[in-house]
Amino acid sequence: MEFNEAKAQFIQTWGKLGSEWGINRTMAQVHAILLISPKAMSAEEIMAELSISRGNANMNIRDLINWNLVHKKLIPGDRKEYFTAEKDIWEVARRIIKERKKREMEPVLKVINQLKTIEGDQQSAEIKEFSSMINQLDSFVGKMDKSVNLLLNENENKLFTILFKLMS
Amino acid sequence: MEFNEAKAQFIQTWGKLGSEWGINRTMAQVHAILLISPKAMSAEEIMAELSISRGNANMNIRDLINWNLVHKKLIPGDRKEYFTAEKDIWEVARRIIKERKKREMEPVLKVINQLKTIEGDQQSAEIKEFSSMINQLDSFVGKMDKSVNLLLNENENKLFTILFKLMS
DNA sequence: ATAAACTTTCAATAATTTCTGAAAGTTCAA
DNA sequence: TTGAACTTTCAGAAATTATTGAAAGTTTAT
Repeated sequence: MEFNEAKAQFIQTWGKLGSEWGINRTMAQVHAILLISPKAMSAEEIMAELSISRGNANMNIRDLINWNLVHKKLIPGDRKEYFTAEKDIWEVARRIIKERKKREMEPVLKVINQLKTIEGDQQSAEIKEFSSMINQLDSFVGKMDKSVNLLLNENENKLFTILFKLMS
Repeated sequence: MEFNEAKAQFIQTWGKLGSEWGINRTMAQVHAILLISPKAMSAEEIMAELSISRGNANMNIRDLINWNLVHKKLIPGDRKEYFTAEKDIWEVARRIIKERKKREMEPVLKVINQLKTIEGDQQSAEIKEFSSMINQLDSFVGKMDKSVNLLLNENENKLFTILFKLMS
């Protein structure tokens, strides 16, 4: 396969995967080109590569920076901003997990905790079923939370090590 | 908190979580009401509960059945179809992981494999960077694939057991 | 065969999300 | 200061995704 074709397909696939996981397709595509770029890229270059507008490029780069996947690189003597992506794929995965945990898991945990005590006839089938599901979820999400914490904790990579062994 | 308020908030939260993860909000909400319903529910009841149309209810129930999260239950002497959700939350998680792996991970694996061999000057910075990223991804996705297989394989719950211990 | 009871489909519409591009904002060298 | 070079914002437009509801399809009892 020719390089340009491979590159296009990589960007396309990464974008599709992103959108399937609730991430803006363009944001994922910007991430893709930065992942495979040997140089830091300017907004201009990203706009040209993906045929997107300045506003769109700016917003998606900003989001990637907020996700801690991309950072600005200033080149001395140049007023333009350049951008590079974290290249270690395990680190990329860890940052995505960390961000999604913060944005999504924590709010859900809070709601579940609120829903653990509800008023009403505790013998009614509806309330019994509801409570049972909330308790299951509470336990489940709590365990997930612990696992993810282990995975994310840089000083404690026990889970990581074990996973590696398992995946040998 | 009163039961109806708690129920509404649960449906709302589950729907939001779904949409953040690329799943149709309504599909997630239908799933939510079935998760907490002590009885199998008819399409009519689901429509009423969520104030959605017949067509919408039908399509989302169909999707949930395709995800293997909901199944039809026929009540003898009644022509209507009733629906119930899998209630074990670990089983729910396993089915979602299985389905997403099939739909998303497998196509990505296929693309990555295609991209492993590209033509052109293997010394160029662009091609070196591209190949390096593809190789990292290949290794990463391969390991993920193995982990997920372990997790999903009902006769081999080694990972499961270890995770449980870790999460004690 | 018929018709009532129920389910599915899908074209049109609505809702949501994303994108554009020009204007406003910022920074910096001279 | 000024203005050139660059970045950010955001209202309107475009694209995408989800929903409706009526018609078509199916099943079953008689």
